[in-house]
Amino acid sequence: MQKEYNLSKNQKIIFDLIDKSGGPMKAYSILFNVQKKGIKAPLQVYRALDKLVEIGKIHKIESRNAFIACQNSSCQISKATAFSICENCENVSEISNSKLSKYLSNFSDNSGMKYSKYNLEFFGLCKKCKSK
Amino acid sequence: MQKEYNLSKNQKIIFDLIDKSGGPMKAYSILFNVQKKGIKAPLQVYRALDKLVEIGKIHKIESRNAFIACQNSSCQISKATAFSICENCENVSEISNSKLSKYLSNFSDNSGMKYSKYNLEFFGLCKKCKSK
DNA sequence: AACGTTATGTAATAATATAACATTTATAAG
DNA sequence: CTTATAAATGTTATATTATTACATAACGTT
Repeated sequence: MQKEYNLSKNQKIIFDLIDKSGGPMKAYSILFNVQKKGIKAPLQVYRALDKLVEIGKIHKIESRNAFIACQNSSCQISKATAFSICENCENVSEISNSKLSKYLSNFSDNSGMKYSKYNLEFFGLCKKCKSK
Repeated sequence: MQKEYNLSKNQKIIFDLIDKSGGPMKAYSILFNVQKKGIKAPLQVYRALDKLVEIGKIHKIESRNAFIACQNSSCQISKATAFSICENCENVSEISNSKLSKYLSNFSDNSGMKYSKYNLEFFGLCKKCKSK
């Protein structure tokens, strides 16, 4: 289980918002939504986001500049992330596939580089959008 | 083989710059470098970049907001990209590994989604940076 | 040459993210 | 419990990345 209780005030406000939204959220949309809670400046949002990413509570969807709550209850894989992204409705979900993560975590090529982290983003049309 | 001859003027200027640089370049750094060639505005750069990405001559490194020339001579894989990124020196290289690309191109999970595209970014320390 | 498509030029502005500095709160060590 | 240190906050300004809107020009086809 994750420890949520040691998030700071701003971190908790922002995590809860993202988590409840159920999807990816952008920084300035987050800012707008937490202004009533006293978080007024972009930097306050970005600092919380940085920390939440660092501890694996959320992930950044790089191709969308958006942040999504980690959907793996055990959340040990913040350094090994994979997402599926619908190019039509922009729905995003985290892929949790042990074969895939094992394959990628063990991947090495002839560059002499040892990879400590990866991020994979798949694109396509989700079920709903495909059937339209 | 790629057809280079049908790039437009701006596209060619910008592709040549990125290609010769040998690494990833950021949009405004590109802009600065092509101002002497008459490209004055961000939009001119972004339009050329968009087109070059679309036709697979360059790829965007999403985690870095940077663009790199495609390093696969046959360049049929602009919809299936993988990069290795050194977190210390920011060196980026395109991974061209047929097993990996086959594995990912054929990947499917139980979401009912058919993936038409992916982007994978590996992070770590390159040989040089590791030995410091 | 007329048409549609692609590319260009230009100005303004939107969206995303960080720097710099002052202060406060939490955590841990003595 | 108090001092030291690290982590978090608050605030202003600014840097960086990217797009909208509109006008014009060049290219490719028939």
